[in-house]
Amino acid sequence: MDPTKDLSRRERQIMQVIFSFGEATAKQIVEQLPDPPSRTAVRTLLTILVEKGLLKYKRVGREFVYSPKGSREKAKRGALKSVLDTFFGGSLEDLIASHFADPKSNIDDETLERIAKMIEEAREDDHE
Amino acid sequence: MDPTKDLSRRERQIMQVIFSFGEATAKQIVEQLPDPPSRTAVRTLLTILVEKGLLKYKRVGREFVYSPKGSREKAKRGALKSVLDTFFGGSLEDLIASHFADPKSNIDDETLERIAKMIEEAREDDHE
DNA sequence: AAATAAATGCCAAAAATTTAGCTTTTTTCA
DNA sequence: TGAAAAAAGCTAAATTTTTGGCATTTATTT
Repeated sequence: MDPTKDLSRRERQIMQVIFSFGEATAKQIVEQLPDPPSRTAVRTLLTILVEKGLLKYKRVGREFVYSPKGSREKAKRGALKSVLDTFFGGSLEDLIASHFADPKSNIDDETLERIAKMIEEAREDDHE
Repeated sequence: MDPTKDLSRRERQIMQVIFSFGEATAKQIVEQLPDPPSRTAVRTLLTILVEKGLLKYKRVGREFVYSPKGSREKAKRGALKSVLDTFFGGSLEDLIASHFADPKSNIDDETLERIAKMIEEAREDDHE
């Protein structure tokens, strides 16, 4: 199941917070949500997301700490693919171009160099 | 307002179809939606999205053709930023790495070359 | 030009989501 | 160790979302 598809608004918002934080408590999530509802309300959603198999939790002290259940890599790829398909016709090239065209992007030189190196390696792999 | 945030599930699904198609009629959207509801149901959502200022429409023959209201560039950047922030800590480098690591990615050599060229140009710009 | 087909407009019911109150349990600390 | 604090468990109500029916309008076709 695609973790970002088919979720309700609040479910999605909560998943985003948890993906972004790696893990989070109900309290932390309340602090991050727009138009924050009560902690109890968030807890209900968290329970639902656990039932749906998207989150797991561990008890730490007296509270529950929630984290994504599936592999992080898989989640990342899924999210990336979704944006690629919806907004960039599946083209990574277009995506990168869009990012460079953004005046707010401002990538430093070392990063550009490392990206260049990655691409060089990908090209070499391709030649095998 | 972020066009993908704060939308209900169906609203989001519809926006995705329209972003992906560029423009679409109610009928086309019904065909693309998972668990497709009636055309009338979709039309209600389309009207809501127009009221919210996210879509515009033009009449073509006897039907309405809907398209995103804001600039496409802006929408693309917004969507990209959101994925970058949520899943890649804001790092384009990580995003690209994730894509290359995906066995299903399979980018052809010409594309890699064009991407390499883009990066080269970005680096030159950076040196000014 | 009339009949037919296919779209929209309006609206209210059904379903899902979202919310929080109250009780119980667990931890803290005086 | 017992009172206070803070979390979870349970449940029901409020709100939002989603749905489609029926009437109306617009286009097509014969």
